[in-house]
Parts: sequence; structure tokens; C-alpha cells
Amino acid sequence: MRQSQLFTKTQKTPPKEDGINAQLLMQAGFIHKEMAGVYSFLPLGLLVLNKIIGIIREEMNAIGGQELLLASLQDASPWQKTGRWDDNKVDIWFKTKLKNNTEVGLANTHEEPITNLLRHHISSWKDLPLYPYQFQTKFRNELRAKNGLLRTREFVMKDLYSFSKNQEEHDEFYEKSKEAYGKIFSRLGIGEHTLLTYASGGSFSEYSHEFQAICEAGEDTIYVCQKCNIAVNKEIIEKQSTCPNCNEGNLIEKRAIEVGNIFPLGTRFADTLGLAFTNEEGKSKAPIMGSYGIGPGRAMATIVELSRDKKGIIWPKEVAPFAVHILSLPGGKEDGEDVYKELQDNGIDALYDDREETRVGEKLADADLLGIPLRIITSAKNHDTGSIEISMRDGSRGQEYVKKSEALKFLLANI
RNA sequence: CGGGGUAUCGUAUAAUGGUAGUAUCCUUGCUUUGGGAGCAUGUGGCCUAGGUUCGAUUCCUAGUACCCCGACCA
Repeated sequence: MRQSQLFTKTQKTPPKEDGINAQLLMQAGFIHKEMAGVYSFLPLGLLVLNKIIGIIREEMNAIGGQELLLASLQDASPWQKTGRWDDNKVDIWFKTKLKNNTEVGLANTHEEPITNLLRHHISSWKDLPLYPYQFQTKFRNELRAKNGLLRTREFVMKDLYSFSKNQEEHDEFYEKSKEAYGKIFSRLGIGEHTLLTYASGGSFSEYSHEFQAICEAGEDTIYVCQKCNIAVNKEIIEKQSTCPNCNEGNLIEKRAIEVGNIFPLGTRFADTLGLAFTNEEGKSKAPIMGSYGIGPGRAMATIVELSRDKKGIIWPKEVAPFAVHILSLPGGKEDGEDVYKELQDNGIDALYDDREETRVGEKLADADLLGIPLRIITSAKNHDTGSIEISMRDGSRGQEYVKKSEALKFLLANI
């Protein structure tokens, strides 16, 4: 895309905003704040969000997930059956009314609707296991939104629900989901910081699991086992002071962001809502359920918190809005156009700073702020030597000069 | 939900009971051109409603919004 056509602007003075993530994302023009805890995604922000969603989708499909899209408007009755309609039980509901006065809710999660829906589609053991998932907007009426995109009142969530024939099948998928989550956070560029964390399992299992990215901006406190590189959360450490994995006690306290969680649900929802299948012996059984969540927006905020410097964001390769940022400095227009066209023809996403009135310093400062991983500079100086100049936003490699005719080959090898 | 604070151009901020200023952004022009350059130029603002006052952006009350601390986060 040509930067001269991009309608969003960067700001020289950062907005006064809580959370470095929102501050940088707003300053760079990725998001817009609508109100406390509610953000809109602008073109650059949506590109990143969609990259994140794409990665999650690939990994969910790889373990047998089937994508669907459930409704946001919720009928009260399934929630009333499970006891989760009551505002005293679940205090984050947004509720509203139809014209005929029927009360409806804006979904904050989807265990009830998915379970209820599957009553129409599951009847035999042959229909299981089933792993439906979605990317869907959740509404949660938080008493206090904070930390930018880390705690919002409206956010897209990937939620997968597993329906298994028996405990063994459930456990097998649960373990697979752990691995898939590991891959996701690694591809998002925060794998090194993200630890599997034991959390309370509720009534159906000893543990559930969170994926906690160690970060000072986080709201959670976790306790990291120095030996296993896993962690436990507050709930667990209050009950036991040792690592559940190795049983040793050397646990270090850290702040962290919960970027994902997986949770065994047993048969609670199926029992209450009447979801059952006929097993091989002809008996009616409730499927074993689990839920598996990741918030792409929160993941995006976490990436920004963990991957930045004084000058701006440093997007990891797989989530960057563009693979390459071409800056045409004075005397570099001709080369800039050529390189941009060549990249386009070869399917490489590039942002091309073709702005003619913009000064060099501003272009460079903007590029630092936007954080696209690989930068190409064309200029009079480079033109004279028949080269383009390539550098990495993260500073992992210094400036390299490549013959213009070799540029594509070089890029294909490095993005 | 408890406690505290703030509200002034798009952004960041200042002052003031008597016609609201700066920086940045934006317009226009000239000079510049490898790290937000210079000069000039123009546009744009006191959250809402009451009250006190000759006069309120300023003081008071209420509302609303936002922020912070805490609690909460199934």
C-alpha cells in the first residue's frame, strides 16, 4: 500500500492514555479509542489483528477445529437453566430488550449457546468428537476497563469448545490444545515470555491452564518454577507451595498477562442443557466438554508491550501489518517505485512511503513508530551505486546494501 | 462497587472573575532535504445544566465523561 493513500496519521505527541500498548497503537494510528475500554481498529490495526487471527485459525484447524460464528444477541433461557443469567452470579452482562420487552443479553461467552445449539446436531457417538470454534465479539461490562487493549468491554475472542465421547478422548484433545497454544504464542512472537500456568480447575478437574506472558504491564501475579519453566497462579499457590509438575518449591513471583486459557468443563453444561448422544452400547451419555480461549486484541497489546523500544513498535514477522516498509528518500523515487512494483508482482506485502512532501526525519521516525520488521531505503546516494539499503527494525542486522537487481532475491530469503 | 482526581483546538498543555495563550498537527507561500529543519501565513478550543455575580472558562451545586488506587475479573 502507498503510504500517501493511508488515511491514518501518526502523532508526534503521544496521546495521554493508560497502557503503553494503547498509547503506541494510537500514536501510530492502528486503533482509535471510542470510550473507556472500547477501541476501534483502523486499517493498520486490522491488518495486525487479522494476522493474529489467521495464525490462531491455522492452528485450530490443525487440531480439528471447525470454524463457525455464533450470535451475539443471547436468548435468556439457556443461561437461566445454568444459573448464569442472574446479575448477582455474572456481574458483567450487558442486557437489553427487544421492542416487545423480551430481555436479551450481549454474549460474554458461549458455553450455553454452543451446547444448546448442538442438541440439534449431535445424537450418536459417531458425531463426536467435535471442536467448533469462532472469532466473535464478546461484551463484558467491566467495572473498570484499564491498560488499553488488555482489559476492554468489547473484544474479539477466539473460543473453541470441545465435545468428547469420554474422558480419555477429552484428555487427548486437551493436551493437543496445549501444544497448539504453544505454537500460536511462539508464532505471535511472544513464545519466549509465555508460560503454561496451572490454575484452579473448578469442579471437574484439579487444574485448568492459563498461558501467561511475563510482562510488567500484566494484571496477574504468577509463580514461576525455575526448574520446569511453567508457572502456577495465585489460586494454586494458596493451596500448595510447590510446582505441580516437579513438586519442588523454588517459585519466583512475576507479573504476567493472561493471553490464553484452556478449561475442562466436564458434563456440567451438557447435563443442564440436555445435550446427549447415544453410545456404542445404546446408552445415552453426556459429552465431556472443554473451553479454550484466546483474545486476539489482548494478544496484540501484549506483543506491543513486549516488543518495542523508545522509538516505537517492533512487530514480530508473522503479525506485522506489512512484511516490508519501503522508504523513498530524496532522489529515490524511481527506485522506490520499481522495488514496490516488483514486490507487489511477487506477492510481498509492502508499505511504500511515497509521500513527496514529507521530510526524511519524519519518514524515518514514522517507520520506527509503525514497526514494520524490514525496511528498504531508496535514495539518491543509493541510486548512484545501483543499490537499495536494507535494515531490520529490531536492529538484528545492520544496514546492508544490495544491488537493485538482487533485491527481490535478498528479500525472499529474509522475510 | 468503595475512595480520590481531572475536564481548555485533532494531539499535548498554560493562564485567567472582564475579548483564552503556547507547542505540535493541519492550510498557504518561500527557503530547505539521510533522523520530526527554518521563516512567514491562515484555520481551529473553555464538557452539559443550574446557581452566585454587573459580568463565570475560572467560584458553587448537580449531571456526564475520563483517569488513578482498591475490590472484582465466573
